[in-house]
Amino acid sequence: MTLDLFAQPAGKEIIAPGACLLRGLALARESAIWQALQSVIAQAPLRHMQTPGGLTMSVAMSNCGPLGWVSDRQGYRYQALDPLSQQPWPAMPAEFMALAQQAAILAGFADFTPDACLINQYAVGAKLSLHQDKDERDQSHPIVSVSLGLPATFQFGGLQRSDKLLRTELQHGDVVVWGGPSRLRYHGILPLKSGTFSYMGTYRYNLTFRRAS
DNA sequence: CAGTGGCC
DNA sequence: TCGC
Repeated sequence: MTLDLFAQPAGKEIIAPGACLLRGLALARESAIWQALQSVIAQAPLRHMQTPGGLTMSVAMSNCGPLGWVSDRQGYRYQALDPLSQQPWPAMPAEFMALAQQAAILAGFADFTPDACLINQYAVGAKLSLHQDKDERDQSHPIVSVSLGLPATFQFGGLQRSDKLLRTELQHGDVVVWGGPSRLRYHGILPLKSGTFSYMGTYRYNLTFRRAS
């Protein structure tokens, strides 16, 4: 037993150097975040993107902010226009920005101003295989990941795909932040389990904030 | 069944 | 090759 555990603010779990889990941080802004999310996906519908290999991702995705992450047969990239509409992605809601910046500060990353928010919708069975977030120009900025709706098992590994994985259940309102020496850690989400419900419906939503450019 | 390697 |  160590005193370090008690040196952290309540609800903050250090999971690796530069990485932490802020349990329930989004709950205080739940209503505003949920409303803003509905508005964004009404303007830029969730869609199943293709991988460069031509397969369809099980997670439905959209974006808000100046840049959006897209995948198709040409590869992964950030772009200013929604390929479905050829219009800019919806603006980043102020409530999204405030939550992302609060989480980054609590995690020890000052001056985080995301220019991209990837929205992932997981139905039962949807998953995201182990991967690294490495499409961003400047990897000195952290990743801020907000969980809403149904719970899911998060895998958090090392800098090599074969490294041992931490597995933890992410609940509605939890926020994970990773940056610095953990910025390129592999991570993923196991297939969403059935049998659970929330007032947000039978989905898990994930908001992933990045500084892409 | 979780983890690993390899796919072209 | 963020899937199988």
